[in-house]
Amino acid sequence: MNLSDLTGDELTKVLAALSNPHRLRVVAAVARERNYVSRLARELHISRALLQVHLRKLESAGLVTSTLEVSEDGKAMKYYEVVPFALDLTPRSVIRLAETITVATEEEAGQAKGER
Amino acid sequence: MNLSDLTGDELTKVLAALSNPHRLRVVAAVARERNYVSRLARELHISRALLQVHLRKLESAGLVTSTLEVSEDGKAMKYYEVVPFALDLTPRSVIRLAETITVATEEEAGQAKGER
DNA sequence: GGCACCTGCTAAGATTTGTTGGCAGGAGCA
DNA sequence: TGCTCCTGCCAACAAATCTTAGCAGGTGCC
Repeated sequence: MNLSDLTGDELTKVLAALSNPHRLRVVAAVARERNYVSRLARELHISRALLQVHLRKLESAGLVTSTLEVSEDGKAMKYYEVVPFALDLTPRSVIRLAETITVATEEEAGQAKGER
Repeated sequence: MNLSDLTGDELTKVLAALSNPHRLRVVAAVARERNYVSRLARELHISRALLQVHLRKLESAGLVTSTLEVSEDGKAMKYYEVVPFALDLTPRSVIRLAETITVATEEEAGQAKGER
């Protein structure tokens, strides 16, 4: 995942996903090694319910992916792994991305700065 | 401002500051040219009160700086400009930064999983 | 004085996020 | 059957964020 693949809206989503201590640690943990929910929760010392919420947010931002697998002993395990990403944030890239923000920006797109 | 200058806690603050459409546009606008509050609010079509809140957040995250200046005609103007930053976010850098997160992490550093 | 700029503040409401606890289902194993 | 492990979901509360409206102050100019 690269900055040039993203729209401004997607970027805010990705940044929001990363702007939380828990989620940052989750990404780090999953980046070290793929892991399943219950074990990850144990290693990070947080509740499973909480972890799932954070994982869902990370996944919907596209930072991690999940695979439901069945272990040898028949247990269902949901494995998460990190999506390789390289986000190079600079004033320059922000300028470019800000142009693609659609939230509450449509009006001024129509006028650009002309009338008023 | 560089990733290697930041702790994990500071990073979450910076990312939180950037993970908002308004603030992303503010950073972009200020990166194009330094500007003062009222004019910036007009150009972005948002209220001054709202803009000030966002600017304060960006400044406390270290992404912009402000200077109170007095124009030729004696008006006080608060100019904002962007702080050059280069944040290269990758799974690798996240792993490193996650280790420096202190929020609600002290306990487990002390116990690791022992008592409680 | 009245108007047009500039700045700052705060209170209050609406909305979103974070977190917990509980309940459900399924599989294997003694 | 009972215990342990895995998964998922939902209700509900607490806490943080976002946004607006309104107040205050200052300057210069007609």
